[in-house]
Amino acid sequence: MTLGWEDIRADVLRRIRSREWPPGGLIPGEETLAVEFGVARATVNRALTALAEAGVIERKKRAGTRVAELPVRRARLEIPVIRLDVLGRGLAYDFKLLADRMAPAPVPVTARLGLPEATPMRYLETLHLAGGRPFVHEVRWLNPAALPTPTPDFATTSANEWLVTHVSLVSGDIAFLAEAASPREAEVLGVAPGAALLIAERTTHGTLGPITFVRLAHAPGHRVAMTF
Amino acid sequence: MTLGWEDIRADVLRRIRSREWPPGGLIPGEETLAVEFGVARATVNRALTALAEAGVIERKKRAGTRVAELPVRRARLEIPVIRLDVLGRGLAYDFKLLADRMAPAPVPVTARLGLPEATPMRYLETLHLAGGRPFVHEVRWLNPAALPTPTPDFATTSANEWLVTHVSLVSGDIAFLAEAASPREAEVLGVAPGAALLIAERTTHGTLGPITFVRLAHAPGHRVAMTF
DNA sequence: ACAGGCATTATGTCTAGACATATTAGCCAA
DNA sequence: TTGGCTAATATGTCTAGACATAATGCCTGT
Repeated sequence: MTLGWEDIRADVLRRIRSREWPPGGLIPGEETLAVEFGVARATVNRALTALAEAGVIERKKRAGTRVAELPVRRARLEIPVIRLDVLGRGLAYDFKLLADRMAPAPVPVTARLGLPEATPMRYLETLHLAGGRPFVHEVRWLNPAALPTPTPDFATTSANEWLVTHVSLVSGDIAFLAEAASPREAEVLGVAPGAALLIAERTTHGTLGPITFVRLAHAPGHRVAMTF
Repeated sequence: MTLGWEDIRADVLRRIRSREWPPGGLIPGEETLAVEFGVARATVNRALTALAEAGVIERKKRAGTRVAELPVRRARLEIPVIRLDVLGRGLAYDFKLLADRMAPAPVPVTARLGLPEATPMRYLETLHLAGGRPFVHEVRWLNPAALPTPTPDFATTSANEWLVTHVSLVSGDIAFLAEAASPREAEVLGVAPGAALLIAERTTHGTLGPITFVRLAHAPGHRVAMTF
């Protein structure tokens, strides 16, 4: 019965939960634990590294390892490709490209991307359909300067899917908020104006600079679910 | 100039982005890469393990490592403790306990937690305040059977903070959605009935069974932000 | 043609030892 | 007291080699 790193992780976690090692307290060093468990230090290191990534402990060289004061609960969201999201619900997917033109980007967009005001950007407006019914209304501003050429015809390939496979996405952020449906959104999604919509706003940056700003307005009833 | 595992990870990622190794394609085995980079196989393994965790590649024993078809973008949400969230915005935090009683839980709650219908649970209703203004309206159902005794006085300690430090939280899920404010929510949050509210619903399970169901109704304008 | 079993192979994990690096505590001098 | 240097120390990473495990695909017998 030899222990693996997952056993070590489980046992350390158990001792933390049981308050044998209280929040904020130091836990024994890797060498000590290695002897205690009868494994190599590298194995203990693997276990503690995993716990640190999970936010349960905090590790610093020389200072040792201590139990996190308020164990931050992290949830992971796998940002779905809308087409696969729809197909995963057992519905037929389709989309309509409502607009595709160059236009000076409005201030909220340029500000978030860190671009000069009124930078000319490519404006894409798309309605995603699930089973023939409106699913998500997407408004996207693309920075042509940060894209490899040539860009494809977004009437056949969705911009999102082309981006994830062709552009080096380095970092970004996503925010969820609730807003009353604007007249335009109400019309396109087929809901009453003022209906509560779940909005996702996403900005993405790549190696060549800011890439895109997307605003997704979801049809009523949509839930974004994450597990932890 | 000896290479570390992060260098290997970066170079492998570069080759994937450049389509030298296309989506769905097999990449060379660890042994091969180790020779090519002039490092030990364990170092290559460390790099590839990290890329697999990030969703860029998929690894299977015997079958080898292949580039993910659609690189899933994962965002991490650090679920905030409301008090710290408020303080982090530079506002004074306070809360009012609006209700604390035992009651048979409604069906949507018991169903989500996997408990029998109308299980008696502890019902807590809390209004969180930021700078004196309503911030979040919290409705919580607690399963007393899954809690260590004694439970503290939730009028002084927030249930959320007591739970994260005293209960073995094993797993859970969180969902975001948008809903029109109910009359009760409108009254408590001081907004117009029907206003669009961002709702977070969370269920948590522990070693002793289902623990809690929480519904958070955020004041208008609230954003839940995540980075990736 | 087909099912079952087995050898092959790539990844997963572990060991023991080594060196690298960050950080702290203590010491000494201004 | 304060500032800065230094030595000690815990974690971070790497190596070379070994065995474990899970799939694959071939091989064989029916």
